[in-house]
Amino acid sequence: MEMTERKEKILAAIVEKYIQTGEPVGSKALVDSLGFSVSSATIRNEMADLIEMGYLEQPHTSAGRIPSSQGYRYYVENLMTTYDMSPVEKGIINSKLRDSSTEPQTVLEKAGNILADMAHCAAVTTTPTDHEAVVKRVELVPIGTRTAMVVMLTSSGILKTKVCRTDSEITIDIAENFYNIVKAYFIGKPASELSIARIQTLALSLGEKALIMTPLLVALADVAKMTERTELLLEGQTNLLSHKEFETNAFELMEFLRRSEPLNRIFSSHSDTNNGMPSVLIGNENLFRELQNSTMIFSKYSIGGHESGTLGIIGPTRIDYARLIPSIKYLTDVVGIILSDNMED
Amino acid sequence: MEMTERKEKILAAIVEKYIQTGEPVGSKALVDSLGFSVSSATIRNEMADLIEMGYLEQPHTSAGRIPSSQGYRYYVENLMTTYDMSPVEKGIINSKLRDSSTEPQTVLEKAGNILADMAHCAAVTTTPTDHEAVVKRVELVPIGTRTAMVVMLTSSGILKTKVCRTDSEITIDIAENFYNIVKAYFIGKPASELSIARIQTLALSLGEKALIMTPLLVALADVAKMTERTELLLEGQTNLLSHKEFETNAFELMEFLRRSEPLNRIFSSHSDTNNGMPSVLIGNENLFRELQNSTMIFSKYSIGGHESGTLGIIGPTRIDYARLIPSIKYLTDVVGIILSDNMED
DNA sequence: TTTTAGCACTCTAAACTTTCAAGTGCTAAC
DNA sequence: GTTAGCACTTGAAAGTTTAGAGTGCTAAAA
Repeated sequence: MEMTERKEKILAAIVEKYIQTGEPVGSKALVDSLGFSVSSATIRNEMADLIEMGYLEQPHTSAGRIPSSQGYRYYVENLMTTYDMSPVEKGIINSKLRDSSTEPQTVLEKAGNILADMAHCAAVTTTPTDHEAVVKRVELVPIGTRTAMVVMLTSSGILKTKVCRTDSEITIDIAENFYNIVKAYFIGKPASELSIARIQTLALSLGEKALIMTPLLVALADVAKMTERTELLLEGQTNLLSHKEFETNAFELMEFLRRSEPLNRIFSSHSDTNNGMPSVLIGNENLFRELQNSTMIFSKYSIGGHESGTLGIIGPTRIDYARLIPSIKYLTDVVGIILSDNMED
Repeated sequence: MEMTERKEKILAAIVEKYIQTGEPVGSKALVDSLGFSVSSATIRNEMADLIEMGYLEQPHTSAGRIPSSQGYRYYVENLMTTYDMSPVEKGIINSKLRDSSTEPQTVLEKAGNILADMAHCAAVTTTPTDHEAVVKRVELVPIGTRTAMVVMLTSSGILKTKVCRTDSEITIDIAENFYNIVKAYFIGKPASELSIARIQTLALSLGEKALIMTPLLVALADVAKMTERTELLLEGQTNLLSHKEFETNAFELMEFLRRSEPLNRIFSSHSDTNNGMPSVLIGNENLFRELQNSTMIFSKYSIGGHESGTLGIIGPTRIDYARLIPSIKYLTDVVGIILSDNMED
């Protein structure tokens, strides 16, 4: 069976009506509320075809139809007319994001909040990572006589700190020694080279200084690892409770979202596949059981031209695709720009 | 009507049984499972008295009895025999908390997680604050030619950083100027003196240098504010979903917990009232409507002898008081010790 | 060939009824 | 003061009824 223009119109109308009301859509209602010039019986025949084609589902024989995952997919790819945010809305969002601290964490948290509010969904963001990043700068800041803070900046603008405590005083001599080691072995190299194993072999060659240097180098390795790790920020989880499709399994879904590896896995397997447009995973297109009746929409933001992190939402499949897809696109763009600005030296 | 020993025994038995099963407790069940040497009719008479005295409630005439808030209160204060954690459990918790980073945030997050798991409730912790703290040390760490990180350490061991960007190069001269201002006006003073207003008046006296110094001083004010602000960390929120008493209003409760001021208000109005023992607020003893069918148990941890922050749980009134009150006490003590260790110079 | 009116049929949600068991309160005897 | 006994209350669970929405099919109309 092939798609006709009329079938498309009907499918689009059903998807939009269902997204709006949350109730299965009947043939009569379609004829009434939309300007179809055919009778309900005709619509019914077409709907029967659309079911056969896999685009619609019927909760039970005497109910209206709802879109299947495939139906939403067809709608998103072929039928939907997207709604951009108004310039006013864009302006509000822009200033909200810019007036906060320029810390990536803070910007992302705010962006997540905006998204969650806008979509009445959970929003998830990941902190920037760049696997090609190298160590750009390291500082040792004295805090007390035996306490110091190690600061590391990477070429992709990520800045991390860690406090470290030693058993004896950190003299200028020790600090110089530390800087020499850093300069000789780590500046300009990827942070991943700063492993604990590497530190251990290095410590062996330090002789009597090893004892006091070790805590500093361990802290250095820790902070290096921190620059590499992607953190996952979750906002608006409670919004999920207000959707009746999650009435029974809200708990399961929320627990799933807490575990960050699955989400990271999803995000990294969808890098840059859509030439900059958000990725959309609808219902059973999701591979994880816990997400089978959810939709994820997410997009990557770029810092200095490199894809660095992700920003998206998780909600029911019945979600306002036409409005949210462009919004997410806009937000990732803005976040990318803000974080890139940030990086300039 | 006055309390008798037998009434106390019955009340205690009802509270414990109800905490255990979650079902209203009937007179027959009490006689059967506990070794009472009287008949169910007698128990019924006593239970009727306990209702009149306000310690029990009856969901409906044909059901058993459940404790009222007042009943739980009497139990907690007069009847309960507390269960300390075993040395093994204590050891496990201790090492879990110590092996993590010594950052207060991390320790508290971990403690919150442990508590939430242990109680199957939401756990809430607040970061340390000390209103008598003064600025102990300030550093300006170069990050780029026009970027620097302001680091502030307070006398109570709180360390905060903030990145700041200027329009022109941060020369050694500028840095020296910055340190001079800090030393002259702020070291040894409370962080609260570092307000934006103060910075503005100060900037006026700087003449031509004001332009480049201002961003640095603003960042300094920001970081000062950060050392003062109490942050609230929430863990195990999703646990609340698994309690049937929150079936209908889990959303409301979770939204309430996100707003941090009410919680802060509660915590600060219960400072050190119990000479070091956890505070317990049961059901309608809570002033906020959203908490009327919840219980909060929380306790203060001390850093260097000063009460600094709070650590507690929020759950249904039907909660294992006998086990959780000592556990919370233990956790706050350990957290206090770890964070105090941390502070030593 | 496509569309439509008509109608019997299906199914669910909501309202109502029935049944069952748990538990009570009261009375009269111990 | 305590207890056995019993009628009574109540809600949860299971079953029944009803109303309404919506369908699928057929046969006639376009």
